[in-house]
Amino acid sequence: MNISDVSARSGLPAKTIRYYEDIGLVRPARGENGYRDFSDRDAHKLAFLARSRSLGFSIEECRTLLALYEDRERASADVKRVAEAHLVEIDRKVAELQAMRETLTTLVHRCHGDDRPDCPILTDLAGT
Amino acid sequence: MNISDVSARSGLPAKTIRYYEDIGLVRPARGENGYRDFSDRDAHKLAFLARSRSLGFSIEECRTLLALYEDRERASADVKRVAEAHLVEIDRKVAELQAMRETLTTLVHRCHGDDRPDCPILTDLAGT
DNA sequence: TATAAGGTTTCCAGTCGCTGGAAGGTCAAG
DNA sequence: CTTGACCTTCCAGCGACTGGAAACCTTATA
Repeated sequence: MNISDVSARSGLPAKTIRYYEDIGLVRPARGENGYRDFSDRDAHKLAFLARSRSLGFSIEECRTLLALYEDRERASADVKRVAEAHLVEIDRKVAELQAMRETLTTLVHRCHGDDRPDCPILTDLAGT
Repeated sequence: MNISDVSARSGLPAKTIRYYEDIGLVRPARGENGYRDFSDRDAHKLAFLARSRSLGFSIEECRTLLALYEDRERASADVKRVAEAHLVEIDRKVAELQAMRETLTTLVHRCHGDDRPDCPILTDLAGT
């Protein structure tokens, strides 16, 4: 398979796939013409990566997950640990965003939003 | 004021303040020794920036907000527009994270997390 | 007055995860 | 034989810092 084929299958841009090769996540074979020649297994890996990334795992976490995926002797506990750590991180981010959201919502409600210069949002940002 | 003073006042690292000068958000005066010499107004601006950044506004949004803050003829509607756009973005991010969270939570619950290789998380990532 | 400690300066490089673009090689169709 | 679509590599840039090196300046103490 050429790169555009695996790109279509995985949903990842060709550029991203080349980047993933650069950082050692996939190692496709090469044809005589120098083109990358992806196996079904490579395509599978890329789909795995696309899905993992879409769940917010970092590249390094994806590398770990991929290694676990390829290791038939893995303990499911190892996978679970990675996922749970990621969940904690997601919760942290959500909480952070919710806090911003709350503050901003209040400020926006207080602002007239007309052509007068008076603005509680700016007043808040200026900090008294 | 030296940079460590405004750093302490604003809560921003000195490095960040230098960076903000680089990109033109503040323009502190310089003493004879070449040291930056921050006025109260500079310190105020930096506090404004710190607060804006902590609410998740991008640097460019901060630049806009700062310009509005300094413009006595501003219309509060302009400020409100920026804040509302940012709120929309926050909501988008929260929704994205919540979706990840939901999927991951389900997967984590389904995983035994013992020393056996069998793992629904990996099965999901592999996509059937 | 010498010196040491600590603050400040600039500049360059790295982070993360791509993404865009240039310059060139290859392939399939007409 | 040409066109156009694909592929290759390499280099640069995004956002918002952060770390570190080398050199200069200031302040406190011996």
